[in-house]
Amino acid sequence: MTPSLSVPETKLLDTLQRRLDAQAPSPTFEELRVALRLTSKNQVSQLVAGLEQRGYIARAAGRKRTLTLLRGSDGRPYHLTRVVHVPLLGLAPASFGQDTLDGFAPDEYLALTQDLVPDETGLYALRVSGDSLSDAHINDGDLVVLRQQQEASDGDLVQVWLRREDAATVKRYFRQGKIIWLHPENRALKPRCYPEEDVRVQGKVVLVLRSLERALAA
Amino acid sequence: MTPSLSVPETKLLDTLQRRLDAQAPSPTFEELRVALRLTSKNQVSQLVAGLEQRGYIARAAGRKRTLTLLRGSDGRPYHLTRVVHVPLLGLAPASFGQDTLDGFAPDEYLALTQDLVPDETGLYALRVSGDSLSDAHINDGDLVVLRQQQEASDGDLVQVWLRREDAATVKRYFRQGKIIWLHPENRALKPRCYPEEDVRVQGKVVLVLRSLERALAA
DNA sequence: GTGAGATTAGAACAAATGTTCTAACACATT
DNA sequence: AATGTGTTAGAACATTTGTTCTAATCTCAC
Repeated sequence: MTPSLSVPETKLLDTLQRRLDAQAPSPTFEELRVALRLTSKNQVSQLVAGLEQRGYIARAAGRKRTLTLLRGSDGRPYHLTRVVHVPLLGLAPASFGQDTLDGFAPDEYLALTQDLVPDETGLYALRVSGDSLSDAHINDGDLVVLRQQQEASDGDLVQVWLRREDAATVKRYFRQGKIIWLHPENRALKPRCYPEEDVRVQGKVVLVLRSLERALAA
Repeated sequence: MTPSLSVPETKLLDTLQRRLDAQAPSPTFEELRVALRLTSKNQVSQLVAGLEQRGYIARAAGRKRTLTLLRGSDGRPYHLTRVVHVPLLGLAPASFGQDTLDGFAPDEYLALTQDLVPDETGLYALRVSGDSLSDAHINDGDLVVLRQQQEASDGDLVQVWLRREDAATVKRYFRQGKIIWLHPENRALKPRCYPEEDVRVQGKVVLVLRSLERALAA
């Protein structure tokens, strides 16, 4: 709380932030009146006008229930973000045995934000099982978020569909002419090569998430 | 798109989801009418009623502009999340040279979600610099999110304030009686021990984030 | 072709919600 | 004590927003 904010102002800003953080409707003046335990909407109106004038909040003119936060009660800018729902499709590196990602209907989504994945197109998540990615510093239990794509560059960590094995896997990708080398990220396992027509790139790892408190999306 | 949804229904649901994901005000019927290129709010009203009846959307009775999404146009449940703003306080393991986290005013926040950090109390983030945590599979450039706390258990990865060195650091914590052992997570570096009164636990690592696409919160 | 039901359209209406107005009260200054 | 300013309170008012009503048009089955 900065010294220039009164208690009701602080409470108003906190109430608004809670609503916004919760993806809930912006409060009306009446709802704020109740939350701040005031006895007249007029006081809310005045608080709102003052805070708007000082750049803490904004509203869309001529539109009801559109209060938004510009600056929190601590005085710091509040930046709106975009929530990104990423489908959790299964396990990596293996066990996710689909040859195509289209039309797959996951039951589970992981809510991320634009800060983590600025580009939200074509994302999906896999839970890492085992230690085959440990040399990439990706652990058992981690979540990896991938972007669907069909091309890869050398050194990219990708999910590929292996046609002959009828299986998908996650490995580091290297191309030598018409040969694709797939390196497991574990020294104990061997790189293997495949003719390019036997390897279909499905997605590229773009984000790694590890909780040390509890399983993510469990 | 599921086969039981009409084109206007799909567009309505998508419009609503975009608003919710963006932490923007729920649309009015008139705004939906414009977005769906209809000529009468009555059609919106009917779409809304139908979708509400089928469990795709909900609204707060007797409250304007409160449409919310229960199920997306793909038919999958849409779960609201909570956005969690985590202050980015500096670098880890070292360089963040404060003996206390209170009153620190960061310029930068990272927006996460409740899915990643179910408990949002006392969180802050540090950017990892260097390879001193590499044995913990935490890389240079990763972000670590910590929870402020003053106690730690053996094996916890914690930020501590070292009184004699007038410095903070992030290491793995082990206690032997009145001696605290702090293990860097890099085989090349040595564990060091400190009398307990010289070590103040400031926070514990709860989440590790690594983007392979671009720097997070840059 | 005819009739019934659904869809579309727009106006009228009702209710939610923000704004303005009036008045009382509290506090500081002269 | 009187005056001026700010705060509080609630009613009246204005505007936004959802609901209902009416009518025309379209679609489909018989």
